[in-house]
Amino acid sequence: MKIATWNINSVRLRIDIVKRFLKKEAPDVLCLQEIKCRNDQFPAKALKSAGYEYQAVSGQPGYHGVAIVSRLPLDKVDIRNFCGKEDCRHIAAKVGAVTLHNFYIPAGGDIPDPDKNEKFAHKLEFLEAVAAMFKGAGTGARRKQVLVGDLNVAPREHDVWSHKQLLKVVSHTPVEVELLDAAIADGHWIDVARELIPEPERLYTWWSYRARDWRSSNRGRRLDHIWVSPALKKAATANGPEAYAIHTDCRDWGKPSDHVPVTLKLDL
DNA sequence: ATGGCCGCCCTAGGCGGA
Repeated sequence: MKIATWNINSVRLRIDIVKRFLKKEAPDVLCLQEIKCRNDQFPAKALKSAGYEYQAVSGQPGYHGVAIVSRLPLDKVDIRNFCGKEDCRHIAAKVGAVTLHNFYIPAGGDIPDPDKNEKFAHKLEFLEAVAAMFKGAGTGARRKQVLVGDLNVAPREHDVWSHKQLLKVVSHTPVEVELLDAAIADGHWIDVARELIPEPERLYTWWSYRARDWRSSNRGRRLDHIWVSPALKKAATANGPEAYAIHTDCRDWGKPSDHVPVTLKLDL
């Protein structure tokens, strides 16, 4: 089973490059974040005619929003709210034997201080809630679970273009990294990218729109993640690093998202 | 040198992104 995750930054605006990606990479399942539309505005027909007949969408006007589209049937669609907000940041579904959680974690604003910036406080609270959700009963047993999405944290030194310069920049601050690591540890998750491609190799999935030339300046961050439960570790890693891919070429496709898609082949 | 940008929405500047 091939799984893809992509923060698309408006699925309506970018439906053509979504179709191009699906044709090129042919994932079985695609998890989208920041669809930025209501459920009734989601390009369901276009995706269906591209072969992705099964769809689960949690959208709202303008902001955030997540979706799962699949060539295989989706079962047990589950939409959860976090931090007392109905802001469309999670959707889960079962694909075959695999339960797939798709997250869009809050970006957190500019100031990395929860007392001065309520967006940052929200982000920290959200990360704690994700850890709590999977603690113990979650991935500890034999359950085949995958967690993907734009987690808005680049945890490792080589997940950012400059560890030193980003230590006080939201997405790479120690407090966020600690909470993300706690979520991984509590849920017994495996961060597949780093399992297959250890540091010091640099891995980025996002490049700012503000760079004149994103490729030459290459000030990226690894914000998009694929985690698997222990029951899927072998399926994710048995075929080596080729199973995992960051599709950097998509950053240059017409009117690109600032995130690129990431894929993982599970050998089930 | 992080900001030189982007997309959304009660179409225009404010908000959110990261």
